[in-house]
Amino acid sequence: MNEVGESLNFIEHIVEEDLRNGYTKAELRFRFPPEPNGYLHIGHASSICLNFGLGLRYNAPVNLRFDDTNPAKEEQEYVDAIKKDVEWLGYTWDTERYASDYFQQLYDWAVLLIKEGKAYVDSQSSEEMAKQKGTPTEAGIDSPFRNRTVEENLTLFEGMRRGDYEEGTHVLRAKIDMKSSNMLMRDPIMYRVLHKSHHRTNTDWCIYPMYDWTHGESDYIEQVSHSLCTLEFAMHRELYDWFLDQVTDPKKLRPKQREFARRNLSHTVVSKRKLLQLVEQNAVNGWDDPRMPTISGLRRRGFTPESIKNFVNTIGIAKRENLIDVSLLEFHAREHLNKIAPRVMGVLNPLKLVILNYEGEEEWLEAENNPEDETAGFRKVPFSRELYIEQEDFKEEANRKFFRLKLGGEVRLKNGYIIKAESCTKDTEGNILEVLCTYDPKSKSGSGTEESLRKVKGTLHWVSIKHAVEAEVRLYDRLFTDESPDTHKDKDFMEFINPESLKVITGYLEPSLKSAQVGDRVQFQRLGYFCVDPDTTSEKLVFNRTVGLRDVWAKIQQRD
RNA sequence: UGGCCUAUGGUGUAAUUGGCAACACAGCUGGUUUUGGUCCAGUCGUUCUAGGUUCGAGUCCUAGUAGGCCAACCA
Repeated sequence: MNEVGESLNFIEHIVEEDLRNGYTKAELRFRFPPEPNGYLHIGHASSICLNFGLGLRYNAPVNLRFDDTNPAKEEQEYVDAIKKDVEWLGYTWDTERYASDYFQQLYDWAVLLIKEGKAYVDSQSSEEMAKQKGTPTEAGIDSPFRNRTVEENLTLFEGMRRGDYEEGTHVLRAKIDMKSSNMLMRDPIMYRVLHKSHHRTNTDWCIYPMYDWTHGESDYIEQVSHSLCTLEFAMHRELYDWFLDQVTDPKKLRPKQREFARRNLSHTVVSKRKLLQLVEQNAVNGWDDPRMPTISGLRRRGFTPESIKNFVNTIGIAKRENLIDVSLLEFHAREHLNKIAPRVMGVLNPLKLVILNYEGEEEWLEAENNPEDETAGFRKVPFSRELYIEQEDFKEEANRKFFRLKLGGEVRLKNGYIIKAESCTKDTEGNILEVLCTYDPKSKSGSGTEESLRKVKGTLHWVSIKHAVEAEVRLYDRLFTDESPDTHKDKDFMEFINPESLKVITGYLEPSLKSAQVGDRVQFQRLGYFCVDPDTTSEKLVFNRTVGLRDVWAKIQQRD
């Protein structure tokens, strides 16, 4: 960790305290328990890093456990995607588990509870039961079926399991306390009838256990020491403990549930349900759309696992409400990409520039691949009489703050020569068509001549027109215009979708990029970090902009 | 007319468990630079309120205020 002296988050403090109070290190065990009903997002990354980070810290095993108790929503596709994402982040689970592995054990325990008079079959509609449940401020009332005999309950539950009953006719309920101030303790449902095929158990079962009944018992079966979940489960802890009380052997380790606040990221939503809605309503092009805050979306966007983990570690873990600015995530992307991304030149908004006094056909200039990495080496880039520069890099007239090219002014072409703008041509509407300039042949970069050492304020990137490689470039902006789109009581989050979150343009790139492979990450100098999208084919290169460079000039312009 | 949780700079998280409120990001100034990038230096600014305990309170107690969560055969 850090040399200065590490600071622990509150979960780590709890573990340290448990270690002082009798837990042995060998007893420590954690789990990451996703439901396979959607793709993992940046919020899950926090949970993954927390649990697997604890595993690394204490050299303790961490299970990957799929919480697959609801066959109506869960699919193998999601299981595969989740495993891929966890692996991509760089973590290794001890064993791969499924709550469905425990269906028989759970059933046996449920029978035990019935025999002890602690569970009963209720045969009312969900509406009737909801009515009896009361409200947070009013006690509930007992179900008319609450006092069925053990034999009757056993017979009915066995029938439920056999498939004798239709969905919605019977449920198994824990007999706890309809007057509890905790709504979850008012005889919660343990099993419901569901005649649906399960992605792993197929049609073996037609009753499925509910989350509360399943989760703590699964932790107990796996001997998980610390079961960490988000704050909305805090009220479930009492029930988690109640269910555990019914089955635990005091000689075995008893799991402990603790809750932390989920991380909210600005300008997006971090909820599987809402992300699914974006996918289903085609607001984005799938779960791995680079605008999505999913792990797969961030991967496709060009984020590195390191940048995500660094982000997660700096935002930490706590119990209070939070809204983390997405710019912090972008900072970590830049920080890592700055070290590893080769520099290349590409022009996204081309303006033709002609060097009037350039006599040669072409020449190949030496260019440094990465000034942050001495081992990155050099490459050659072609230079010729006609180049593209960015439209924003030329103005006929501009004040002293503008370091770029203006008529009569000089700039250096990166890795090339110092040029001077002499004139420009325009169409009938006044749009600039091309810039005509002259160059100083003695000013070639790296030549060591007096002229080459001259300081000019501006340096522009460029690309030789006849050598340029065309590519589709996808520029992304925030998916939502509001920093917290799903917290408005009077407005749906879909109303805040940014209509300009994706802009597709054609870029003109230096020819070395012809051989770029899917997933390659580069810095287009002075523009940002880009990566090669999987849509790339042998005929067409496709780049995603991961994140732009920090842009002081944009800020200066904004102020004016 | 309930229960549970939370409150530290603009944002996020710390504070050796009662002992000088710190780190990162963002902002602002300046320096270096063949990327208006990177890097370097400097700077701004914080314990929700009111009482109490204490030599000493961000930390403990009481009350208040504000925010979040709790009534799916979802997880």
